[in-house]
Amino acid sequence: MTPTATAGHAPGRKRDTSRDDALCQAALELLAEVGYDRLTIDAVATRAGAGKATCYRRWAGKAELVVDAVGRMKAQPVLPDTGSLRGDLVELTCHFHDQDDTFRTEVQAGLLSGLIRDAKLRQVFAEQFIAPRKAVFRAVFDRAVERGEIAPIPHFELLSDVVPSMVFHQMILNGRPPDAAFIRTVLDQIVLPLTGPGTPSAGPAQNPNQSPIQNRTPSS
Amino acid sequence: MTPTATAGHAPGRKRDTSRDDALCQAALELLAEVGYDRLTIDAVATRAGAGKATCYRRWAGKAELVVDAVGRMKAQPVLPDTGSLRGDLVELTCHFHDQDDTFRTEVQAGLLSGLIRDAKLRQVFAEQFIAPRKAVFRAVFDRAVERGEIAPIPHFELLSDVVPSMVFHQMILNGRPPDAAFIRTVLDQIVLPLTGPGTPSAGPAQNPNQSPIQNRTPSS
Amino acid sequence: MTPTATAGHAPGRKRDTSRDDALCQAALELLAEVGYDRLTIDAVATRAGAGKATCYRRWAGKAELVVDAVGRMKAQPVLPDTGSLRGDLVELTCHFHDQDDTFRTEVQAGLLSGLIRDAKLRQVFAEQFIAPRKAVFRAVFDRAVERGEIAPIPHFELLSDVVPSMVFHQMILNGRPPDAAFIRTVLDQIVLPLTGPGTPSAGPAQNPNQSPIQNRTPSS
Amino acid sequence: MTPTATAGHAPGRKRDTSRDDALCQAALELLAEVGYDRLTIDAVATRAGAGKATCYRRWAGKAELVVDAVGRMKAQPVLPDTGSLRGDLVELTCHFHDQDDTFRTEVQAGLLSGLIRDAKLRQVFAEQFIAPRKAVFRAVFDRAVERGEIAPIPHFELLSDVVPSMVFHQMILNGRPPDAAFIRTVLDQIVLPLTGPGTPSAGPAQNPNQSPIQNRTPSS
DNA sequence: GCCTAACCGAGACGGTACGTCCGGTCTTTTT
DNA sequence: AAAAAGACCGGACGTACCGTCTCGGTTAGGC
Repeated sequence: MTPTATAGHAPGRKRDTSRDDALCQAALELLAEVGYDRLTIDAVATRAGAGKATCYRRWAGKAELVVDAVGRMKAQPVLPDTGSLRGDLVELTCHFHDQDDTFRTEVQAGLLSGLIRDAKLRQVFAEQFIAPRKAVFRAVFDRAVERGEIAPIPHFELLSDVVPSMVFHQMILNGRPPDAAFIRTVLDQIVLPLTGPGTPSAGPAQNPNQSPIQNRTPSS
Repeated sequence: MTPTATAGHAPGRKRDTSRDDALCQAALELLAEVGYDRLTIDAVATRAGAGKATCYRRWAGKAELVVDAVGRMKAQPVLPDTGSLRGDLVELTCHFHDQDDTFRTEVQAGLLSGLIRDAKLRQVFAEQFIAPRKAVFRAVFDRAVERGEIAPIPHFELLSDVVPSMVFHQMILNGRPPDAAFIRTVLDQIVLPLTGPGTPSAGPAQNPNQSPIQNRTPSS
Repeated sequence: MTPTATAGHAPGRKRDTSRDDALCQAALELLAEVGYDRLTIDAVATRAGAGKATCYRRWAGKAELVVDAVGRMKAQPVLPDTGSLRGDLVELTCHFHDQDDTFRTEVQAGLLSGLIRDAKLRQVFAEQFIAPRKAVFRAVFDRAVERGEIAPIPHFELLSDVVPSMVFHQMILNGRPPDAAFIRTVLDQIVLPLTGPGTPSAGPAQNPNQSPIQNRTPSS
Repeated sequence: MTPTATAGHAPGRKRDTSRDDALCQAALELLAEVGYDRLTIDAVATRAGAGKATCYRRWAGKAELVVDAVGRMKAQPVLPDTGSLRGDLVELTCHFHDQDDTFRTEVQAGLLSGLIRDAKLRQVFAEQFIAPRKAVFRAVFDRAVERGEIAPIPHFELLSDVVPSMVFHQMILNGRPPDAAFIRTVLDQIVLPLTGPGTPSAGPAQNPNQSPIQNRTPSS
C-alpha cells in the first residue's frame, strides 16, 4: 500500500517523497476532523499544498490514501515484559487504547466508518494494524506458557480477538474508545479466567487462592 | 429515529404514514441491491413513488433514512426454550446472526457506518436493537439459574456483550456478519466456560472435566 | 380576469371576498419587492395570511393572480383640460409616469418581466392599462382638433404609442421609468412636431414660426 | 457578459473555449425549441456534452448564459449604402428586426425578461447590442447630412431611440418583434418627417413640396 | 336547530429544476 | 518527467417552488 514504486531507472524528475508525507499528514488530520466519508481528495491535496494529480499518481483513490496514511501512524507495539501475564496484557492493551489522545481517537472513529464499507480499507487495516498487535499478543501468551504460568490456549485466535472486539463494540456504541478501566475489567473477567486455573507453581503476580473474578474490583 | 412526531394537534395535512413504509421498503431493497454507497435518495424516492422532499421531510439524509429503515426491520427476538442454557443461546444468537442473507448484511453494514458518527443514531440503535436482545439474553440466563444449571453471573453486563462484540468485530474485519459456526464457537469457548463450573450439557468440543473455568468455586 | 364566479345558487359557504383583496395586495407588494419571476404563490398566500388553496380556488396560476392584482390597481386616468394640446399632454403623460412612486415603479418593473413571456398577462395588461390611457390620449387630441389647434392626425395609432414606447425603452435600459423632463422632451421633440406645421401654442422652448426641428442651430 | 477573463498568466489548465461555443449553441437551440422558461441548465449542458459545473463556472445562471449566447449571435450590423437616407434606414432597421424567425424571437424574448432585473445585463446589452447599432445609425445620418440630404439633427439621441423603442414596445405588447412593414411605417411617419423638410437643393428621394407625414403611403 | 356543502388556514404530496460539491481524469505551465 | 493549479464530465446532493390534495375546523344556507 506504499506509493507505487517508480520502476528501475527513471528518466526525468524524481518523485518528491516529501509530498507523500505531507499528503498523509493532511489525510490523517482530515480523517480526525471530518471522518472518512466527508474527507475529500481535494481537501487533502489543498491542505498538503499539493495538486490532486500528485495524489492520484501515488494512490488509486481515497481508500488507498487513507489506508496508507493510517498505516504510517502505526507506532508499532512494543513487547512488554512485566514478569506476569496479567501485567503484560495490561501494559499491552492499555498502551494501545487508553490514551487521552484525541487525535488518534478521532482518526480511529473516522476510519471505522470507512472500514465497514470498503473492502480494501478493511484488508490493509487488518494487515497493518491488527496483525502486528496480534503477534505481540501471542508472544505475551507464549512467554506465559514458557514460564509455566498458564497452559497453552486451544482457541487462542478467538481469545486474542476478545479485547479488540470489546473495544470496537464500545467505540461503536459510545462513539469513542473505552478507557483503561474497562479494558482491565475485560482482561480480568473474560480473558484471564479463560487462560485456565492459576497454575499455583508459577504465578507470582496472581493471588492463586482467590477467584479471579469476584476478588477484583474494577479499577475505576 | 422515527419520523418527527407532530406534537399535540397539528394543523395542516397529516403525514401520510404509508409513505414512511414505502420509502423504508424502497431503501431496504436498494440497500440490498446496490449497497449503501450507491444508494441514492432519488432512487429511493422514485422507487417508492414519492418525491424527494417527502424523504427529506422525514429524514435529514441518507444515513438517517437507512438507519430508520433498518430499525423497522427489527423482527423482535423470541425467547427460546430448549431446556438447556447452551441450546437457548445457540437458538438465540444464531437466529439473529446466521443468515446467508445479503440483504440483512448490506443493511447492517450500511447501518454500522452511520452509528459511529451520530450519537442519536447510536442511542436509537441501542434502544431498538441491543436492548431487546440483551433482555432476552438475560432471560435465558435467569432461567438457567432457576433451573440450577448455572450460578448467577456477577459480571453479566460484560458477558452479554461478548457475542455482539465478536459479531461486530467480524463484520468490521470481514465486511459481513460471521456464520453460525463462529457464533457457536464463541459460545462454547468464551461464554459458556465463564458461566461457572461443569456445565454438563456443554458443547461437543469441550472436555468437561478440564474446562478452564469449572474448577472455580462459584462466586457466591 | 375576476375570480371565477360561483354559478347560480350556491349551497355551502360563500367565498370570503376579503381574501381576494388581501391576496391581490400581497401580490402587488411582492411584485414590487422581488419582481414577477421571484414572486411565489406560497409567499403571496403567506403574506396574505391565507392558504395556497384559497389562491388556486380563485386563479389558475401566478400569471392570472398578478394580472388580476395589477388590474385592480388601475387608478383610471383623468382627462385633463389645460386649454392647449401641449398642456394636456404634459398633464397626462407626466401624471402617469413622473411620480416619485416607488411602489408603482417596482410593480411595473416586476410586471414587465412577466409581460414578455406571458400572453395572458400581455392581453390583460393591454386591456386594463394601455387601452384606457390610449382613450384619454385620443380624447385630448380630438379636442385639440376641435379647437382648430391641430389638423387630424392620420397615423394616430402610431403617434400614440411613441410616448409609452419611449418610456418602456427607458425602463428596459435603465431599470426604472424616466423622469418628467424626459417625457416633456419626447413630447416637444417628437410628438408635437408631428402634429402638423406651426403649432402656435407650442412649448416654452419652441420657436413658434419655424419648423420644430430644422430651425435649431446645430449643436456642434 | 463574456466568460470571466482569466487575468494575466494563470496557472492550471486553460478554459476550453470550445465549451463556451458548444454551450451557447446548445442554449440558443433550446431557447428556440422550448422557450426561455422551459430551458434548463441541465439540458443545455447535456446537449453540449458538458457538465453543469462547466456552465456555472462561466455564467452565474440561466439569464446570464442566455444573454451571452444571444450576444454571440449578434451578426454585427453592416453600414448600408443605398444612396438615400430612407433606403439606408430601411436596409438597416429591417435587416435587424424583420425576420420571421422563431429562433430570434424566442431568444429576444428570453433576453428581454432578464434585462429588466439585472443591471449588469442591461449594461452589457446596451454595450453589445444597442451601441453598435446606434453607431451605424449615426453614420447613416451623418452621411445624409454630408450629401446635403438633411440638416443636422439637434436631438439625434432621442430620434435614434425611436425605432428601437417602438420595436421593444411591440415586443412587450405582442410577445414578438414587429414585422418590416411596421418598422417602415415608423421610419416614414415618425423618423423621417422629423429630419426636417426635404432640403430642396439636395434630396433626390424626398418629395419636397409635401408634408412629410401624409404624403407617404405605408409600405404594406 | 340541525344538516350539509363549500369555504378557510395549514401543510404534506409528487414533481422538476436549481445551484453546489466531489470523484477521477486531463491539460497547461513551471521546475 | 514530475510538480501545482485547475478545468473537464458525470452525477448525487439538499433546497425551493409548483400545482394538487388532505386535514380539522368554520360558515353559511336549506330543511
